[in-house]
Amino acid sequence: MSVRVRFAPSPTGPLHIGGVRTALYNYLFAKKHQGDFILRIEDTDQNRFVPGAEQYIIESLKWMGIEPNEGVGFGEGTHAPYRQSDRKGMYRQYAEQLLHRGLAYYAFDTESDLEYLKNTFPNFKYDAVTRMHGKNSITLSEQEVAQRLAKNEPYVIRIKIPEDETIRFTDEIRGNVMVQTTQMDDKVLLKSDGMPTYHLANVCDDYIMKITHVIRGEEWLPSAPLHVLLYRFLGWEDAMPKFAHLPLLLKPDGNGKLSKRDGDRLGFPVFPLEWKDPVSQEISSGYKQRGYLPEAVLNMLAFLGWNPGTEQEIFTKEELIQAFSLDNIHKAGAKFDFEKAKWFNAEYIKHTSNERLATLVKNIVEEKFGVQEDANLTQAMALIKERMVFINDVENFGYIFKATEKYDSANLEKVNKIKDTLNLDSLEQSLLHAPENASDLEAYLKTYVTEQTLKMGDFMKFLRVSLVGELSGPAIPDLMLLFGKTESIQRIKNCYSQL
RNA sequence: GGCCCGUUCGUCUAGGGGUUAGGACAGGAGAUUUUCAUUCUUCAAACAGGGGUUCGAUUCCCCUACGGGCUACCA
Repeated sequence: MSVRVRFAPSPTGPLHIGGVRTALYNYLFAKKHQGDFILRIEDTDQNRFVPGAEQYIIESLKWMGIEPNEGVGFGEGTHAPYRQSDRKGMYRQYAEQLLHRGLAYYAFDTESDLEYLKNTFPNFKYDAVTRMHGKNSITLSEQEVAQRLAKNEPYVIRIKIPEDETIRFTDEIRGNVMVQTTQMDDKVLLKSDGMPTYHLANVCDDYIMKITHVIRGEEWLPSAPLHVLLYRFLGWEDAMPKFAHLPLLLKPDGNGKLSKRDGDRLGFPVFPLEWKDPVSQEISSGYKQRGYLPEAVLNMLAFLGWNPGTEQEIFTKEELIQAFSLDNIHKAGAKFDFEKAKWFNAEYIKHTSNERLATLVKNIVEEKFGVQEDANLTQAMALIKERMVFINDVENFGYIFKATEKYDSANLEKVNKIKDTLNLDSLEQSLLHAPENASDLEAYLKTYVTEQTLKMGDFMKFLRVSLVGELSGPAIPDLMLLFGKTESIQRIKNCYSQL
């Protein structure tokens, strides 16, 4: 049987990196086994619907390069529709099936009824004991139930949890898990608005869509026994998918699961793309806009909770697919580490071709420093990419794209000494005949220093300040070759004139 | 509170009955680089605690502590 997995977010806001990692693991697992990866949108709660969230999820997956081959936004496959609100009609029959077989029941309890029960029973949960105190089709006469139904009284359908059984299942990451049904409660399956709850919809859809492995966050572990029971009640036990509950992504500081708030509080993005809240208009930063490379984020995320068991850390997506296995997923939650994320990005930038970097950087550079020639931009990348952590760091190298006009006086002071010994005309003549490759040019400059009996340190510092306006930066010969002779000489003259 | 899951350097982790407990990030020191960055070398840094089982436990079992999750007509 071929592997089919799904990523099933609800469109209640932007997808955060915890969700992205869940999607990634599903993707890697599917690709590893030549299976299908499905995107299903779980929008059964209309109250929490956020406009734009679904589109955001789709775009984020695209940017990350973890594209589903079936599902909302990715070409509907054989099991369309993939949005639960569009599947609303099909859930009721399953709830009713359970109803007829005595495995579920109608409950008419109002909000205040429930409130009363909560106050009456300590640690209240709707279960074998307390349901006898509720207004439901177990306590009410058949006639009354029929009447209430006829009057269109609001009701929910609840699962009838067996009184005292042990539910066991095997989690692919945690091993055997068992829970007593006495600890479970009669969860609502179908809400009074006719929508299924997560539990019902999820189980039905996974079954119908022939999902073989449910790979999801650990927050679902407590309700997994309910899902197991649902498969059994629905008669689908043989087709029940395997479960793998992933460790959570935790806040970098303190405790708790990583939340949408943490990013802005701690100064790192928790979202793949920038998100503007449609109500508050509040903007949350995204990895893309902050200058991350998607493959770096992918690599970084893959290692939060999983490890190949070797010492290799930089993995292409293909390598990740080859190496990925549920067996190597850690059980404990992982604190998100911003420093490591930066390191991954810097590594990826260093190993990205100058051509590609140039295209990524082009808009930023041109917006800030004016139009650039592509060839020039590409060449510039070679000089600065090992000094960049983020794509946006290109902003720090404005001197490459635009000559300094007014030099910083403090820096000028540090190279002032050259004024007495340097012959500007001879330097210009010499540079006009300089060789066109870095190592020859370097030797050429050294020879010039010797011939002119200049001090190497003073001369080099002066050249550096002339070229970039600062005392640190890329190698001088590289800069001169990048700028070309005319531009280099012009910068030197300009600087000299301000000494 | 109840239930479930977890616990190896500060962080991400490897390992697994007998190891100098390995790697990476971050941190320290040094080398290279005319500078900065890169790169390289190097240092420091961990098996939560207590009981068992065992010739031997960081590894297996139990308890405690701590952390996390769930406990909605939210997912």
